[in-house]
Amino acid sequence: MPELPEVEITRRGFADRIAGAHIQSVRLGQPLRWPLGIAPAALTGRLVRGVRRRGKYLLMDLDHGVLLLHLGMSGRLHFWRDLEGDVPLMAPLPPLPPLPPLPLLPPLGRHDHFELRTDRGHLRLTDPRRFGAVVYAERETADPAAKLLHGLGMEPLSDNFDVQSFYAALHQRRAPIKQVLLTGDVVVGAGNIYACEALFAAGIRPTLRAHRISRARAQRLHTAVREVLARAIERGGSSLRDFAHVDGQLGYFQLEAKVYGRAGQPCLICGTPIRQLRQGQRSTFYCPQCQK
DNA sequence: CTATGGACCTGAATGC
DNA sequence: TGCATTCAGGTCCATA
Repeated sequence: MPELPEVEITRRGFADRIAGAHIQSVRLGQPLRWPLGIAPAALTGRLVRGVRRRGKYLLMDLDHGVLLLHLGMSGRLHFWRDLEGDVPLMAPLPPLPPLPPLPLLPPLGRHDHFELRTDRGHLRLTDPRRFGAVVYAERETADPAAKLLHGLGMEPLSDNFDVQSFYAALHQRRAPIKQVLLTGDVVVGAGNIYACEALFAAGIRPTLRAHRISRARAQRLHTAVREVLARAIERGGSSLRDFAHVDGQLGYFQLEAKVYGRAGQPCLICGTPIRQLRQGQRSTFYCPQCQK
């Protein structure tokens, strides 16, 4: 589930709440994709300064060191606000809703693989498939972290994502544009869904080789990537508002995909049936009429 | 260096 | 109903 918008929404849901917290203990479930890289007990007493995002990684800055979190395919984070329990809060910031009665913090479940207990609440990673990861590094430029972060492309919503360098980078790649977007070494953040959606918005065929894309169409794609991701964040933010007092386990925002998952259904623009194909083991959806 | 395919896991949906 | 197969929002790594 987590592409850039979901990761960013997750970050916003707990970053301000956990900032300033002191780690009391760490509990682990089954192994995630990589080992933590530090003895869990060695984290106790450290201060959480804040939480940033880079691509689909969350970077939790500590007073000493940094924790990288990745949600993989099926990961989710929940933040349990009170020491003894309470509903998980993933809603955007204050004002806090009135406190319901306090149930006990539930024990780690079958799919809970990481828990950070702090004096400001408890952060839990639930990840059935365990493609996610939590990795400690002394600094983000030092090894376990640097290795994971160094190849990442531009941040789509930052100013350094400019059309010029985007076009220049695409011009170097012969792979199909969809794959180039997915790889994330040019621009990060668009996963399988948003890559399809952005290409639809830009009117570009996913199979088109990246280096054949003209400057003008690169411009359109640049805009499309930004808009698709930014809109998803906005929408997620608004639907997560009631997410907190419903239930932390319940769905993300409902996605308004124009092509993803719509094989055989009419294109919302021209009515032509949406097609599905396979690119590098992933499903791609596109409109053969609107995307050339 | 780029491009491709396999690997890692579990659970839900589909097919016979 | 039961069991096998396919698919799922990611990305690292080995191989050409």
